[in-house]
Amino acid sequence: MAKIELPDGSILEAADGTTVQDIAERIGAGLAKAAVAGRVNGRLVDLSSAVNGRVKLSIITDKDEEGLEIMRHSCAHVMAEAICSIWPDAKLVYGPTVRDGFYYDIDLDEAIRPEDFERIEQKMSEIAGADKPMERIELSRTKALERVADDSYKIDNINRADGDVISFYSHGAGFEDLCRGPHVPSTGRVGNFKVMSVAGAYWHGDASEKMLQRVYGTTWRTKKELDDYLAMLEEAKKRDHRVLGKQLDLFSFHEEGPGFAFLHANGMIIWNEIIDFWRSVHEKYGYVEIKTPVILNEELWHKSGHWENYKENMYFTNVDGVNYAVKPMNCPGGLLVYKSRKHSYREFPMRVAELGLVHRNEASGQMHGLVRVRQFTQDDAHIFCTPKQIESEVVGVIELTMELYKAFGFVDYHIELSTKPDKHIGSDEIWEISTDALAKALEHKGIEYKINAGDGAFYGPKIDFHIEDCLKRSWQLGTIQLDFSMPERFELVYTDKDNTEKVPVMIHRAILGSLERFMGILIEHYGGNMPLWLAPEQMRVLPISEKSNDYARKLHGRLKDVGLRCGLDASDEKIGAKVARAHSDKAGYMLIVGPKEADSETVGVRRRASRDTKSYKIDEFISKVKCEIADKNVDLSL
RNA sequence: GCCGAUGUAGCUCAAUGGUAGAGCACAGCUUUCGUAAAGCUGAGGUUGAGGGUUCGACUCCCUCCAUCGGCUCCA
Repeated sequence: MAKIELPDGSILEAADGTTVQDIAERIGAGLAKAAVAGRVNGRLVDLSSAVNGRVKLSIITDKDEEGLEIMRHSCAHVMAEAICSIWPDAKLVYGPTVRDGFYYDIDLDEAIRPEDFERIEQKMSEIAGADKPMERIELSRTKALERVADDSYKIDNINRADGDVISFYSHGAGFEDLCRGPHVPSTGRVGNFKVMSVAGAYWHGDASEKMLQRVYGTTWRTKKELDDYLAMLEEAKKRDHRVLGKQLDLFSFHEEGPGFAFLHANGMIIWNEIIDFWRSVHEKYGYVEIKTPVILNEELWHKSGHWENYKENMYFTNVDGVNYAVKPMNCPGGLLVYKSRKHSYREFPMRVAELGLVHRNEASGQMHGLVRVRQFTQDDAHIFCTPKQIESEVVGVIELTMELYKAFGFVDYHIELSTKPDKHIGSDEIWEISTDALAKALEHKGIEYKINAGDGAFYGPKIDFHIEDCLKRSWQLGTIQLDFSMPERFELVYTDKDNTEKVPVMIHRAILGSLERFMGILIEHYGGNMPLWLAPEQMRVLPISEKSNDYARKLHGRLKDVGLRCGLDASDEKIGAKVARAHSDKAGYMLIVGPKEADSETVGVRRRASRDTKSYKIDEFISKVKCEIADKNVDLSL
């Protein structure tokens, strides 16, 4: 007799071998209908699986996160069957769920094209419509290997799987795939799906392996959820910084310099505001600022280890028979500055910042608007300190990072600790000490983080701050890297208390990371509606008609005189058109003036993204927006 | 770099082998208007570049460049 404990604590008795489906039916017909799988003692299982002995059981429905994921995984199988029925030569490799959907990696010589998606979807609808049972077959490892003997991908998957029992799932006759499961009970339960895209993907994510075709799909519980998801993607596209950069005249890219951003006048306003603020915060945190050359003798890069570890990403040039490299990082230059005179422990910690322009020759196909470019400005700094000061310095950088991010309105980010990569300099012992130091600093601040094994810089481990763009792609902004090797290579020293020369520890850090990337993410974060302190056009004066142009010019001049970024639309358009244009240009405030305002020395103020207008005395409005700018308010007030 | 797609006016997009077009933006004129786009006229193009097929190519083929979606790599 099975004793089944349900989530509410009640116990249900049933004969051993009763299926999860049977139990769901005993609990209620509605639940049984909604059920997609069960959780037995914490493990997800099919509805058809049997329950024995004393167990804890909960029924998973498609309303549960896990239920949705199971549905998506099953949908991947249905898509796989559809693809195999259209292209019998297709070999299935691996088909997991991802955020908002799933994909299936397929080995097939003929390219699957977007035009084929409809055909695939039709076939999927047929399979779903047939509502074929998805049945689990369990075999021993040996038997399983025999069953897939002519499929090298499946053999590989079995060899990578744990345990002695290998499972397959079939959809009625004609389709079977190696899979851990669980799955929905039948192909009719895979939701409202759509084939989204196809792209190449290396087998095992290894660039030296064969490139497979990865077909992406999505599926949702209801048609409405699918439509909402597709609408959300459309909305996200409007927030794309590449789209907004064009629309708001912030920056451009040109074939003459792929990966090199051209910042326009509007973009430069945002850029300069970011930097002004950045400088003020760094001053508060005890930093000084330097600037080092963009091109330096190639020898320097041999010494730093960049030649050996980073050459593929570097630009080189030759002047008068001398080889030079364009800097991909600022550290070697910073080290030369350090070496330009003697240093004492009394100076430590020395926090030396540099807004350094670096070039990295990224392979084509990796560029992405402002967030992945070949030339960018790092808000870099190198902190020289004693080993004892490491933890407090790292803590200080973390605090500085949080303060800066917060001012820009970023609260959603995640942190990773990256450890020793294959390509590296320095001994294992040094790597261990420095990795521990970073971990300790994070733990000291009570910060959650994820370990990113093998992803450190070649000279040391690092803490990275990551943030997502409008399409939920994650990008690294800030980084804190500990480095014991570079100071040694460059024979950096300081005179310690005991009058001996010692090698300092160096911390590389960037907070915004790349100013270009940061700006891109910032634009998307605000959908182009920048907070007033960053907005290229903080306000625009809109005269009702030409009759009010004089007053409008007077007001415009006054606002510019007090240092506000104010535009003027004295065009021949009607006021409605001027308002519409100001909205699409994302001016912060619209200042509407007609005869009424001219007579009373006032201004009708309308906030971006709002339909209300309020009347203000001019001075009153000025002091209000001045406060808003000084406070770096994220939302426009009124 | 790899797989696939795309490239037409400043921008967004039409034109399926037979004279390259629209909306917005731009210029001129009309209009002088009270809160999300007034009207007329005009200008604007070696259709990403180069080669090929053809009587004829935006359209078909090849090479290259750039961009987009992924993979790999990375701030």
